[in-house]
Amino acid sequence: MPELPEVETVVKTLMPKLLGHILTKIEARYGATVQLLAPFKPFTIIHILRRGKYIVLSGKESTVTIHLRMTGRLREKSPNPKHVRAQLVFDHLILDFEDLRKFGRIVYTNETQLESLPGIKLLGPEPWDPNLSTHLHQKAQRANSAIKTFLLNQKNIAGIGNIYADEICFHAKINPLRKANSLTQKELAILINSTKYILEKAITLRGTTFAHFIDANGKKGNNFEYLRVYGRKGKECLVCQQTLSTKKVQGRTTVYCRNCQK
DNA sequence: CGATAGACCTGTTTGC
DNA sequence: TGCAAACAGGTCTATC
Repeated sequence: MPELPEVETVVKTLMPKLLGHILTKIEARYGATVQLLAPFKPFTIIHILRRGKYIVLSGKESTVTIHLRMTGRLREKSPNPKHVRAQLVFDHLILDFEDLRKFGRIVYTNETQLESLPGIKLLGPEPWDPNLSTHLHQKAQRANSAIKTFLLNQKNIAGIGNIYADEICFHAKINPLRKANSLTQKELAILINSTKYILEKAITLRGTTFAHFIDANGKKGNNFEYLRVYGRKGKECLVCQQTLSTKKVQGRTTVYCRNCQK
């Protein structure tokens, strides 16, 4: 469910709920979901932010990092108690962490430096980082993998997942199966522009709900109807009417237009 | 170092 | 119809 725009939406809906409140306890219902890297101490939430696909709740001496992976959700009073893998107990409410597939993770540490948090330290730049194009240019030259794979690698750029990787390549008119090191400077610049455009639009529309995604208020995202390739395998290209092609890349279904994407 | 397959999970859809 | 395989928004890990 969650790529950058969805996580951004969750973070925005968490802010007014949680800022200034005390996280008193983390209740684990499924062992692997919660990891305490230090003895838990209650703390007041003073910052809430997104980094890549991670949600970061931090206090003066503690941080909770949450990754929703494929099916994670945060909401109050889940109507689906069966899939609640953990609960974040605050002084004024309880947030249920629902996660059908149990891939999601909640990590507590006594670190507060973003750069030292597990999972976050190896992330590449955010799509709006001023150093992004220099960084990606260096990385792309050495990458002998598909452009699709390159975009999904969080060390190259943080936040892109399977939906937006395909949408970005379609918007950029670039074939996702080409090798990343075949991109010209000009094409890379186009790819970066498309990345920002697609993600910004999805953020404005509060994310894409394909099957599971909801924000912290239980609301679905509105970007689904704007998807042009993801989930449209075998249908006609919305630009040239040719049937869209599909291919597995790194185990992920990739949909693209042979005619429009060179 | 970089690339790729498999593992981790459960529920739903597809295909024979 | 019925059952097994394939598939689903993501990352780790092991291995070459």
